[in-house]
Amino acid sequence: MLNLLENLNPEQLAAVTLPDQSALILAGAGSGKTRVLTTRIAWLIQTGNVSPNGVLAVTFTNKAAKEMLTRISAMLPISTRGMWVGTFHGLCNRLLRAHYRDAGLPQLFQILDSQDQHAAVKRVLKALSVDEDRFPAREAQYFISAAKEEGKRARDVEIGDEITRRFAEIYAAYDEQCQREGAVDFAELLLRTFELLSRNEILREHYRGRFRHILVDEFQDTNRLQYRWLKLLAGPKNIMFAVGDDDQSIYRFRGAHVGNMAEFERDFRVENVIRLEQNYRSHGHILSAANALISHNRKRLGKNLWTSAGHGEPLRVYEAQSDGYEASWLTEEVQALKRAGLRLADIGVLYRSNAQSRVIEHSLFSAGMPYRVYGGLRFFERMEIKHALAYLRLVANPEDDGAFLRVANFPARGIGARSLEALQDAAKAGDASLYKAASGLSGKSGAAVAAFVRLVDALKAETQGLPLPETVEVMLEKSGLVAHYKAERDGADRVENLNELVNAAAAFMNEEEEHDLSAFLAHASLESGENQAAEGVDALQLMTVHSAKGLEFHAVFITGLEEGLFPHEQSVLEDDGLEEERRLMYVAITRARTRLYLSFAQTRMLHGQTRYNVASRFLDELPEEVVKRLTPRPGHARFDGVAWGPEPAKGHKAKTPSHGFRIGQSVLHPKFGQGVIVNSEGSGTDARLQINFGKQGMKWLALEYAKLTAA
DNA sequence: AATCCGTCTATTTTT
DNA sequence: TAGACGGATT
Repeated sequence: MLNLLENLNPEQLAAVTLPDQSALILAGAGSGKTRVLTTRIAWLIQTGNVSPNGVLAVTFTNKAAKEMLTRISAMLPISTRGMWVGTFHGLCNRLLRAHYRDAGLPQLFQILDSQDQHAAVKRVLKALSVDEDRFPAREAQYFISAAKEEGKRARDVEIGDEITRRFAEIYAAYDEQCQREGAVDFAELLLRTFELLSRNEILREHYRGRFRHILVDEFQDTNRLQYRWLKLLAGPKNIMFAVGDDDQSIYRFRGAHVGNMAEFERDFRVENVIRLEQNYRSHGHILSAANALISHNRKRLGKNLWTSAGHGEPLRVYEAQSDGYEASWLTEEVQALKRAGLRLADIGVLYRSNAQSRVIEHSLFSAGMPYRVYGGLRFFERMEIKHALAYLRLVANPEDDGAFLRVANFPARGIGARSLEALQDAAKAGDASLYKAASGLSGKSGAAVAAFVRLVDALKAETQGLPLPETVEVMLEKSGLVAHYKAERDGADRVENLNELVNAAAAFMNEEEEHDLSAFLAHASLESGENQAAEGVDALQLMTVHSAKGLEFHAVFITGLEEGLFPHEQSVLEDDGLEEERRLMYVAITRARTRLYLSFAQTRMLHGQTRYNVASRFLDELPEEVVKRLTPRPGHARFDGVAWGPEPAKGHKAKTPSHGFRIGQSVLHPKFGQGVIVNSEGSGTDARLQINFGKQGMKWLALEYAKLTAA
């Protein structure tokens, strides 16, 4: 037992061995949070405090859940089988499968991912003849999810105005449709479980009796419903162990409610707030920068990271003429790091928004530098995979209307929009599923529909009793999907993905206990398949700051540090938006172990227009003594690096000068400080310049009177 | 049924 | 700039 606790620092040890009462662990970046969480579980079990059956551990991502299980298994000699470790959604799925009847669901309810939900909402809008210009599916979808995440059903929505009333109607109709089709969206998994447990005392008491210890990871990311869910499950007696970092709360836009941390302290009478502040990841200067930056935020629980490692290198700040120059500087720097022996996979290139990756990719590509961009479509979200899954859904349940509509005419088999509309009308009139309605259809368009019904029946019959991977194979052939993509010009990748689906099914059988088709379909909805086919090549890692959370790199580039981009201009309008941007910057900085580059560009192409930006205020918030400028700065003659980097890969050039000053140039104004010339008008003594002073705003100044100096 | 073309829009994202 | 989407065209 002792060796479990070996090498823990005093705070970690205190957290791991806390007595039986609820606790909040404020775990700073790189402070060994996952280690504390997993060791705590192992310790609880090893000391006989609780059996594996009595442990429930909740995470946000499948990756984190998997990681946790692996680490616990490594620490304990016994099986972790009885333990429930999973995402909120995964655990809800498990509960609802076990108690589908009590939850009012069919046994084979299916899970809608965001795409499926979008399609389902569109069908509702059509059925209600809603004007989709006034009530776009996207907004309706957002409205529904937001309401559910507040724990509200359609009837609970407060009707403020006509628009809300309409959205509430759409919400009600959507829920009805889902219920009819046995479909459950992500938020519904949570809400349905919450309602199940609040109504059903026997079940509630059963699970409260079972899960003596409930542990939650990334607690700062919980939304209101998730918190109420936890509170309901924990009851008054169980012991909650919540781990989180308010400074890393960056998901407010999708409902995360940091206030849950303070509420948790009150609701669970937390006597022990333990702060993990010793950082095992980054060198001193990097942490100083992070601490200094985040201290500008007012709403904090308070925390200061420290390390026993040395100061390390200063942060390197690079100012580029344009986004193109920034990218080529970055490329050269990466080449140098690689020559110095660093693995590319240990270098992270971060940016605020996805659009920024393009220029960087272009430069890396020209240099033949391997890179991997995170984000974008994941395996189970690809169109061809969605089609294949729709066929599988029909095999599992032919009355799945969403799946029916998706593939009835894909590959094309002569069922046009007219036939489908007629079919939908017939289904509506008979209060039946499309499949049922199709079985009773006649006429010439009925022939094609009947053929499709026969195909579904045949698939079902032929795959009966087959193992999962074979079922997938048969479906791929019989449905005509593979043949269709083989015939397509650029279909090779898609065919490959379809074949990969067979592997995914085989892998699923190896990893999971349940092997039936509907379990696989649930898996496909809940696990987007990010880790599917991760290539073995050593490649530079490109991603948004958001997706970098939880990761670490030897060297990190934070690019595009410009006012308007990072902090993003939209965020300044939201209340608390700037603080969230700062937390985002804090997350970015704390990803770096030993080397951190910060870069910005005077000129950037955005939405097809050239923008002239001022350096991000976040750069000003870093202590000067930990920063080294790679480019000259006003008032500093000396500089310790290359002034202007290599030419960009393609002709990205700043505009030519008009008079003494050129557009894109940095200038200094006695009152407004530093700014960037954005536009000019007139000439000679009449000339006026438009200058972006960042925080001071945008100004038009007459060249004759304004005392401008080149910066 | 597939393709073309104009229009629109443009943080951040896991489940 | 570039992608997504809807409507019209072939």
